[in-house]
Parts: sequence; C-alpha cells; structure tokens
Amino acid sequence: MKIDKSLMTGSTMMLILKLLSMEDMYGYQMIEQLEKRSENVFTLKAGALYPLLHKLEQQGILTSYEEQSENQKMRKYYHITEEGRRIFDEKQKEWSTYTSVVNKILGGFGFNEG
Amino acid sequence: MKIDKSLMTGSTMMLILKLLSMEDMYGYQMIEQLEKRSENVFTLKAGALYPLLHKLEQQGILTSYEEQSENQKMRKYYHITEEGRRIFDEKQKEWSTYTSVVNKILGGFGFNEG
DNA sequence: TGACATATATAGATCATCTATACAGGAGGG
DNA sequence: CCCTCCTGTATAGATGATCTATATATGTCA
Repeated sequence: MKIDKSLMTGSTMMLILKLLSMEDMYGYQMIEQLEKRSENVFTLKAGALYPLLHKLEQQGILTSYEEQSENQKMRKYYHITEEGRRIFDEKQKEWSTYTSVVNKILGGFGFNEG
Repeated sequence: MKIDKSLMTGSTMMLILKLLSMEDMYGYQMIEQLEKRSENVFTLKAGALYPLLHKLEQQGILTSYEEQSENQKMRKYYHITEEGRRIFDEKQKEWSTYTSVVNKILGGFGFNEG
C-alpha cells in the first residue's frame, strides 16, 4: 500500500537512527533496508537521505568513515554516537506519545467527556 | 509532552475530518477540541487551519454555512460531505498501515530475516 | 554499445506547516 | 479611558522536510 508522503515527515530521521542503532550502514543500504523492512511502504529517495545524513553528522548525531567494498567501490559508513542514541530515545518517546494521542482521537469520544 | 511539529504533518487533515464526522464545527472550535482531546499535544495554529479548511471546501470534501452565535458573532460552520467521508476512510487506512510499519521497524529485527 | 544497478551528491521545486499580522467585537483591569 | 486578552476568521511570507531531476563514477549483463 502506498501512503501519503507527508505522513512520514518527521519519522524518517527516527527510522534512520533505528537502523544505525543496530549496525553501521552506508546510505544506499539504508534505503534498501527501509524499503524491504517496510514492504515497500517507505521508498526514501537518495536526494532526501544524503542531505539528512550530512546534517546529522554536522550535529554530532552520527560520525562517518570510508571503506572499500569488494568491487573496489567507495562506501561511506555511518555510525551513531552516544548523543545520537540519546536523541533516538527521545524521538521514540515522541512517536509513542503522538500515535497514542491520534489513536485516542480516532477512537472517538462522547460529546460530554471533557 | 510537546512533540516535534513535523511528526503531525499529514495527520492534521485526518483529525479535522474525524472531528467533522461526528458533528459540524467552526474553525476555532476545532482548534480547541484538538487541543483538549490531545491533552495539549496538538496545538494547531489558526494560520494553518483556515487555509486548510478553504482547500478542503474547494475540493468538495467539506461544505460550509454561516450562523450567528449567542453574542451576535458570525461563525462559519463546516460539514463533511459523502466524498469527505470516503477520503477520511482512506486516510484512516493509510494511518493504520503507516504506524504498524513504523512500529514493526522500531520493534527491531534480526540481521538474517530478509 | 547501451541499459541498468550500485553509490554518493547537489540544485531547485513542492507542500504543509509555522509566525506575524490584520480586522472586529466583547470582557476585564489599571 | 486605554490596554490587554479572548473569541473568531483571514492572508502573507518564512521555514523545513521532502520531492524530482540531474551529475558523477564504476561494474555487470545483454
């Protein structure tokens, strides 16, 4: 199922941090992983990802290092910092609050409740 | 708890349609309701709401009519159309898909899964 | 040779939201 | 009396995250 792109605004960074909290990854790999793990719901574009990674690196949330792949191609791996893990925890809490509030509203309520 | 505004991008319209699927409301009332029902998580700004309502009316998702309040002040009430209810159903399904996919990714997964 | 996948990168467009501001009437305090 | 705040709707311009399009470079497969 394809979903409205505007819905994922704000959760992209959290998902990237989730991936990196498990293992170091390079950009292209993150795109593939998100697509596969989400059953094609998330098709994050390269033009959105790379600027985001650069920004997170500038903010000290990620660090990067280069490594050659088997076929001699350069890959830029990203690693989450301690600060990054702290931010990730925060984002996860925000996500939980946000979704539970929306679900509560969607669940309906009587007119005399509040 | 205050959450990142970018998270709510995309769900605002759905929440407005949810409110209107229960009863006709005027703009200011929607802002108050969302704030109250969400325990201050959603503080939708007037400058965001009114242009959105106008757009939804243009698209045939809402209709509007004017009514005087007790103190003679004009209020513009909005009513959801059949088309609007159809769109709302769609949005709810998207929301459900989106959150379950994100939660699945956040739930973690082994490295040999897919 | 030509298309396609891998891999990173930037420029400019789009779109939903924000802040700031405007108008207008009523309530309350200094 | 004036100032501020609350109700109520509205628009202009800024912001910020994402998009599309494009660029570069190499490897593979037909």
